[in-house]
Amino acid sequence: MLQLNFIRENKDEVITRLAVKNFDAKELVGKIITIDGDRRKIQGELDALNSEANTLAKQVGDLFKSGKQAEANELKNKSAALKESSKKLEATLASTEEELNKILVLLPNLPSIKVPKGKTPADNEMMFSEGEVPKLYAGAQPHWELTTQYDIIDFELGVKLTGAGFPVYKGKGAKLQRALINFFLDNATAAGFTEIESPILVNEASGFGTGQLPDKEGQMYHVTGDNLYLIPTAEVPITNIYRDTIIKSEDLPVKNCGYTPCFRREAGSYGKDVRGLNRLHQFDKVEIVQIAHPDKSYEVLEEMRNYVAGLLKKLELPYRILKLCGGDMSFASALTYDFETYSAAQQKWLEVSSVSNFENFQSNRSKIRFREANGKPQLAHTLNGSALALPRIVATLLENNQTETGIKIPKALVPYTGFEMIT
RNA sequence: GGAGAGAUGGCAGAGCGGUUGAUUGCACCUGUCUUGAAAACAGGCUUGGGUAAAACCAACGGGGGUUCGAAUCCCUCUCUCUCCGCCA
Repeated sequence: MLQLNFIRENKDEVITRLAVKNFDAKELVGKIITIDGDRRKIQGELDALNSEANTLAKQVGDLFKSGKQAEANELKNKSAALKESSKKLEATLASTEEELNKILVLLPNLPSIKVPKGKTPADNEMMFSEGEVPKLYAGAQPHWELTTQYDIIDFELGVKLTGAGFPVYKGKGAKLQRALINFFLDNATAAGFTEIESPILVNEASGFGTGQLPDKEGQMYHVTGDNLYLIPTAEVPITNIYRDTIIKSEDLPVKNCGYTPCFRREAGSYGKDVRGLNRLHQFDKVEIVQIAHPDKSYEVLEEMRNYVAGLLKKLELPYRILKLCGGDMSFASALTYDFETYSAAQQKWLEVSSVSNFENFQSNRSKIRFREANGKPQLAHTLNGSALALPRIVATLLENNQTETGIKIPKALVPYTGFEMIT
């Protein structure tokens, strides 16, 4: 959520910058400014009225104390009249504020000035790429064949237990999952992130805080009996830890990480993109989250970007980094880097991580603030990134490392798997 | 699932209808003292709206009500804790 003051004072900038996200904000911004003007006018009137009523009430009290009943009663009537009009104003104010908030949450975050214009993923800016695309032998197969061949992931069994998109990992497949999770967590904690194990069900306030609710309600699994949501990413609980808190400035940046399963309904997905591990309803992910001083958040973003790149390098996977264009960015993000690894058998790039700076868009919703020495509280910047999401890493790992005699495990992972080959 | 208790500032904890946005303690900040620190003393220290700055307004878990006046009384919702039951 953008800050009201900022919109009021930078109306044209808001409109121009949102145009980079292909969002036409002209009408909404105009409405916001009009309604906000109304709101402030009403608030002013109400304040004046309340002030008068407060004075009156005090006088009545004093009169009663000094035994002047008659005069007190007279003032009482006056006060009752005031009350009626203040009640009306209060109701108007409440509906005005509601209307304002409804529109305010419709505005996406401003893209950073570094964000390239563009409409589709084709317009994303290639930043960096590293690693060789492997040459596979003649009989090489996509991962959904390999998983069956080596009996390490059973998609059919998942359908039996739950439904499509809930695979069952078996044997070395299950061990590989556990190895990757531990590998990612160990790396993150070595890089200074504090490991968090959080709930994977969250309440409505948390969903709102990070921006999943109200607009993306349909993407989360909703437990209606208790009105809780299964998290689509650990970003939700780990960021919401700081909802409604004022952090001491010396505690910034806050660096947390966590492994959780993630749940996504992926309504509307279909076709070959969802084949195998490419798109699941439940998957494992290690997430890194930072809460940073506004002046430092872009340095922090670069730090996180380098960190994720380091992981892919250790796993010996060919990858590239894209700076997302305005049209491909998420609603809440100000700047996003996507990491993609090359899946040799599918012959395409798969997104395995997304690292974003949300500036104060999330913190304004969730009131995550910090205070500098003797200063007023101000909004902090929030950032997060996948480090990493498992399924597509597993997919490229299996495909790229397949040989005629089995699948090779990258060196860095062997201490975690305990085996060098899947055979 | 049953019974009871409670929700107040960073924390602890008063307050039970009238200058209480809130006593006090701890923590924290500033000053005096000290070579420095500690101690002691003095002062400061919730958040939001509003303003050039003030004034002013709002908020004592959320919502509603009673009253001239509510943190204080009533209703309702949510959450937490204790005991019992069940149980990884």
